[in-house]
Amino acid sequence: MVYRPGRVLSNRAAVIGMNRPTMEDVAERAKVSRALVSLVMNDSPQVSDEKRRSVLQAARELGYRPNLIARILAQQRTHTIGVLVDDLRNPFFGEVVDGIEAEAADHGLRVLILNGHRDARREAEAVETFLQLRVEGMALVGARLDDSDTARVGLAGPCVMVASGAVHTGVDTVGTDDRRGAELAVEHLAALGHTRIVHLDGGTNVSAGERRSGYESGMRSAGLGDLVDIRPAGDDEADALEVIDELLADDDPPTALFAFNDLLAAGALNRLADAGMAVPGDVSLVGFDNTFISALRHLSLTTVNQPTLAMGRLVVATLLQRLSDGPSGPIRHTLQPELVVRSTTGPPRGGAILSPARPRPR
Amino acid sequence: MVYRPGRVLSNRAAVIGMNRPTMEDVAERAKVSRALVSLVMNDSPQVSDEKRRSVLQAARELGYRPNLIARILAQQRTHTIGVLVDDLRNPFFGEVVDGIEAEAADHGLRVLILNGHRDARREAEAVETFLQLRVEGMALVGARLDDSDTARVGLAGPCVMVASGAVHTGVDTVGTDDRRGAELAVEHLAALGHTRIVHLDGGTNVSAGERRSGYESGMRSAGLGDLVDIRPAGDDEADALEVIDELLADDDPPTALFAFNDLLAAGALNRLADAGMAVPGDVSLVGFDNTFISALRHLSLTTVNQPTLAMGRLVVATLLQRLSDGPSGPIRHTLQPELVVRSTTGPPRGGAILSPARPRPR
DNA sequence: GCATTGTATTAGAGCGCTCTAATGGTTTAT
DNA sequence: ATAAACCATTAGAGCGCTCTAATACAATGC
Repeated sequence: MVYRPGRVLSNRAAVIGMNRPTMEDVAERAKVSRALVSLVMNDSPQVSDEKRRSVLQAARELGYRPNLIARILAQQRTHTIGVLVDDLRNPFFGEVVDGIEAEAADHGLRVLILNGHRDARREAEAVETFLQLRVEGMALVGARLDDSDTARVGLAGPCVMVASGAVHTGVDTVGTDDRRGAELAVEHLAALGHTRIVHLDGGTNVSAGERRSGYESGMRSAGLGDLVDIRPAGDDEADALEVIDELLADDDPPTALFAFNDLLAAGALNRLADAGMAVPGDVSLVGFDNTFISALRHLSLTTVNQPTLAMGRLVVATLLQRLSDGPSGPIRHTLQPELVVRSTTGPPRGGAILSPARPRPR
Repeated sequence: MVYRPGRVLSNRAAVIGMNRPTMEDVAERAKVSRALVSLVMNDSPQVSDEKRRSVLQAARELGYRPNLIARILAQQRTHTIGVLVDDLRNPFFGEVVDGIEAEAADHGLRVLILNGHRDARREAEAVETFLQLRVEGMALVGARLDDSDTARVGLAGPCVMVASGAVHTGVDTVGTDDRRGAELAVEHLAALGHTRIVHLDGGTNVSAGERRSGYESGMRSAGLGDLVDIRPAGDDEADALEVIDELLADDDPPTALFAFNDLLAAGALNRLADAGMAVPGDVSLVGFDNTFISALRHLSLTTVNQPTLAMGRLVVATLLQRLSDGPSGPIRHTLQPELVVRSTTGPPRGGAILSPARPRPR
């Protein structure tokens, strides 16, 4: 039960947990074989009550704790899936992970989480760690791997990526229809009468491409194709600062902003407030993800909802399907987004809801 | 490189990564011994360039990837610390974990994260998993374990808890002085002239006790001991709803609230807004943690800052110290909190800053 | 009585790696 | 020339567990 002072820091077999009583020790104390101890530890029904009791007692007395590492090596199964999270500070990812863990628990799978820190290199390392740990499947939640890394992962084993649209064929995907979500946002703004709608682009984030092209197609459908205006921003609050400043300095500043995600939108809201701009009076703003942040009354951000919990569960379901079906064409699950209209969107100054202005060529 | 269709789902040796080329395979192909391959994989300097090259090539050709599980079992070292996070959706924890990972990386340690889901039972399970995985140390970030679980963990090996104040002597702690933080909040409100200051209590959260007693001592120091009023709430946004309703229905509603954390404060802000209460006009509000949420201009929540990054790094440093020193008296690191005054606090209606009202006995 | 079935237990190989000690080969010192 | 020292390489035990096949023993059938 207690870790042993003297041995700490000895070169080998030093640290916590290693160098503890083993099955052998328990077997010896209970005067049975190691195999029997193993059976007891695995709740085998074919053990007599008497032996079971004495084994359990011996285990308790010694403070025995099974060594998962040894067990995994012996049974060649980890019963574990690895979840790579792009950014632990973005609540959106936390919600997806909640879904993943719920479904994993239902199937007796352990979930190990590694943090990607919004950095492609570190994410590639994390993936490598999962692979070396022999997880049975991997979920990439928001990972921004480049194509070659993605390909490597896909080849290495079951891997589900949270993403939508065109992704490397080697990995399965579960995602919200980002393109459609972006279209919903633009349609909403266009219907309110906005024409000068700028997209704050998500940069290297996996979902950035789809949302960008959804924005573009939304603009075109609204007859605003000539006004497409995409500004590189990012996916974090801090990433909004520069772009907003730049936009406000514009000769013809936008009347509406469609931000890559809620965090970026929140950052934009901050900066707009600093600049004394009224939202939605002077400028309307739409986010993406419908995190709890957007629901805060004082932000009350219009945003696009993603069914995070369902996505998380579906990720694991997909992983399991892949595990049982073996390699084949990529599986693609696309869930539907929903526009959540709150208080950061309204008609443009002077614009009317019922008579949307015709696109002014710049 | 590719996982093998035929074997997937076979009972044994089935899944991703297991059943892959081993060191033996590489050795055979490179026509050297397994031991030599091991040396190459570990960058040993005592390998001739020629052999090294041929081993690396063989490994590449086979798509060899070292099996971390086997390696760990053999060297009896995991080089891994386990981090138990109470709630992945609370950005505060994400920030602490960032600090932990930064320091861990500096010392060549892997960080494995498990999610506690704000549930004592699940957290105890997670701890057990870490122990069975033989992590070299554990960091409990916000874990709400009961005393007996905490004791078990402490006995099992190096364990640092993010917490302050009286904690089981078996575990080391790193934390912000929660009590002092709470006092700062109360002092600030009292100085503004508030007397009817209610504390929204954090429930089972580890830090709840200290913040509660800090509130109490703060009230007493301000001569407001008779007005101490603690309401059970929680640590999540949603936990604020009921309490706020209850408080607003009070004959003598408070003019100031000190919430357990920012999330709870944000929830309170929501509910107050719903009820048409002005903040800080009708009621002042202070949070805790200084998460990025509190900094959003539209909330602009007065709160108590915790040096999250420093805490995270210190957690790992403490773990390493414990690892090298062996068991001894508990290590306690307490960092200083700071009050961050923003826009949710102001003088009470009719109250003056310069002449704080005398405490009215209820 | 002995073969048969069934149940509880155990021996022992094996999982993929690391690490110590031994080996063989070359160079240097004497 | 022989011993000593050094270097690259390898044999083989061991990490703590699981799992198959073998074994012991009791109960059953004829």
